[in-house]
Amino acid sequence: MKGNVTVKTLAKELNISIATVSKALNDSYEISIDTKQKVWDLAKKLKYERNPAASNLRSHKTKTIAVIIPEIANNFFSLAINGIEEIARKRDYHVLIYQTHENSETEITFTDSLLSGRVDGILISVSSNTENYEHFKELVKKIPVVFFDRTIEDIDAVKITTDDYESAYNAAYHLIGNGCKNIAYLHALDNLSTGQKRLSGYRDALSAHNLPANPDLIISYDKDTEKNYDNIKQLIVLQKPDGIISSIEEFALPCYYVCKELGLNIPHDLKIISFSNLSTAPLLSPSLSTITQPAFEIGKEAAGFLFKILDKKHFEPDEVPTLKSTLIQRESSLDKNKSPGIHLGFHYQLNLNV
Amino acid sequence: MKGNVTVKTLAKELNISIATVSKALNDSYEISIDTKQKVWDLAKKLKYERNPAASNLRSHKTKTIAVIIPEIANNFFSLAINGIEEIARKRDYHVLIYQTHENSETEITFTDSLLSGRVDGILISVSSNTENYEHFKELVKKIPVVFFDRTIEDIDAVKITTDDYESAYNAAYHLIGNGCKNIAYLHALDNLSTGQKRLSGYRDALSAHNLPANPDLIISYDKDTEKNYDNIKQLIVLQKPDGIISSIEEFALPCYYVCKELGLNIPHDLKIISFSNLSTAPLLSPSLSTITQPAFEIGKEAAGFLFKILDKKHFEPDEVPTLKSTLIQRESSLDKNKSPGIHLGFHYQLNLNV
DNA sequence: TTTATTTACGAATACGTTTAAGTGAAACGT
DNA sequence: ACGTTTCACTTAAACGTATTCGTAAATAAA
Repeated sequence: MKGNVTVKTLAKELNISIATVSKALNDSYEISIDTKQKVWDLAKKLKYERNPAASNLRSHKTKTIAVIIPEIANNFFSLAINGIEEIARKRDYHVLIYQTHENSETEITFTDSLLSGRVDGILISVSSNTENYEHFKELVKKIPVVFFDRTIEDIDAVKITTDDYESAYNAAYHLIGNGCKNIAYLHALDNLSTGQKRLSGYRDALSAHNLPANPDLIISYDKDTEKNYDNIKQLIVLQKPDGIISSIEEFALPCYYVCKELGLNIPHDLKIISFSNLSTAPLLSPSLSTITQPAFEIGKEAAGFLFKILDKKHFEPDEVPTLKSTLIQRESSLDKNKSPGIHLGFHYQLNLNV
Repeated sequence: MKGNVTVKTLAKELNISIATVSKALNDSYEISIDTKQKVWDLAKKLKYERNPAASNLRSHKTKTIAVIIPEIANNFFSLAINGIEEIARKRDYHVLIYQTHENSETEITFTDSLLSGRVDGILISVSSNTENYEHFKELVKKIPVVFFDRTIEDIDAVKITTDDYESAYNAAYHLIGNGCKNIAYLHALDNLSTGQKRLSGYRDALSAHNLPANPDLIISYDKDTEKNYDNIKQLIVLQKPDGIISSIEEFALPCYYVCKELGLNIPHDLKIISFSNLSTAPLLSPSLSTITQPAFEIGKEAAGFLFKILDKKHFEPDEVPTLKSTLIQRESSLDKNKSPGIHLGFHYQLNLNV
């Protein structure tokens, strides 16, 4: 980049001071409309682009936010980013992406490095392996942070979540209503309030319907895909559940494969419902009943509140919404005897999220 | 951020000049190992983080790259970003994400704004609506750019693509081998060499097997999801194809829905194969045959070459690879009479991409 | 020994922007 | 008439880092 056009160039060309140019570019009230117009015109003509580094150095505003997520190649998170990006775009903000791959140390590296003033604020969905929250506690003191979906209880920050407890409760209730009496639960996000609330919802639904709480019916997610598969197989073979609630999407597909291997028929032998944002859920064989989180809206809300904080707009804690997930009944969880021929959630879905 | 720790702080504490501190932090040969160690130790102790804005302003290095893609909520692109991010991480680079939503104007806004020196380099997958390439021509003159997957022919830059022509050819060949004689083609990315090559592959495969080239068998992708659906329905009803090649993933699922609506059986009445990175392809009903691009590797290669350029490492044009897609035969395209009971690509798939 | 070279550091400046403080002229109030 | 505001702009000083150019001392070469 040699001979770039800067405020200096504009100033010299127009025979005014660089201060005037700078203020004109920032639409300051101190500058007359005539001068502003001249500056704007010339800036456009010469394709002037403000140097972000210099601007940031001086003003401590980066026009950039960071998004820290476990995994981008995941429908939920990519939709959430989509929402975040939409809000950021409107404000001419730039979006940095960081993937933790569920690694707490990576997460700490990111949060530490973001203390350097590279961004104005941070949106974060916590890694499931995070057990120590000290880095977050430090972080929220020093920079605006909004948590979304995957949050931790004990921290003072805005958190955008969904009705995890209710959703899990409803899922269990749904299975019970479809005749299940021995419902397994595929547990994940153990350390996060997100995961804990879902588990509570499941448990409470069972006890509310006088079903025994069998701890063997609950297994926890393992990073190792193969182990996970084996665990599910074990669960199904040994406990013979007639229903499964999967608390994360990654747990659901292995169930399908296990059933295929064991020759079990979904939903006849085993009913399945899963937290999921899979766009192909209606096309699976059988179509998968889901609790679908409004991922796009979560992203939008989270970004929206981050900007509220950046704008120093005051808001009450109770203005922060808890978004509602949707339980979409499809074949995988429906008792064929009870509701024959019904094709819920089976119609051609418009691409609402894009 | 008041009272941040800067080089000044370190210098004062150690009674050396800020120049020495700066050089020590950059591991300069001018500084003795003793002094370096002292600086490093203190920096760690005080949690010094280099101010990126100041550093960038002075050195013109941002340690940031931009990724411009059409849509993040798409398996292919999110996997590609995954690959890009992996490479960037290793180099301690930051990744900015920009979605064009297939809008050429948005694309221009982004490329223009990235001329400000916000990033060291750009990875881009071109919007399908892009018809005028002037902004790219300007861009590649001023900043290192690598195109991936969706590229345009007439531009002097590194392009990481897959064997689009061969893949489409093979897809057609595959359908022909499974008895199709009237193969429709769902065309997309018209303006991009990516889309053009795929179309050529399809056409050449037909003519190589003495099948007539019926232009009515080719329809083009429409942004409007509903129109798209109608177009496919029209195509199927009027042309009665016995095979369909979908050149993009977004085209494939509507086909499934249309067949459902028309009561057509896949693959008996109509065989389908699609370019796709859907992780659930094996679980669809019927499982979807796909041409799957190595999205993750594409991202890695693209980022790798961008860094080669940034490092000013010389490489020959023929070192830039064309990656190979994989044709995965599944139920949707297989002639049941020909290969009964075969379940290709049907086994439990390990999550290779994560 | 003298001279040349290397080593290890410091002083000073520039990167391009924003902004507090200041200025001269015009407009206003009384 | 005089002081006071307001307007429109300028001056100058940051922001925190990287780097060029010195330079003094230590070391090597002569």
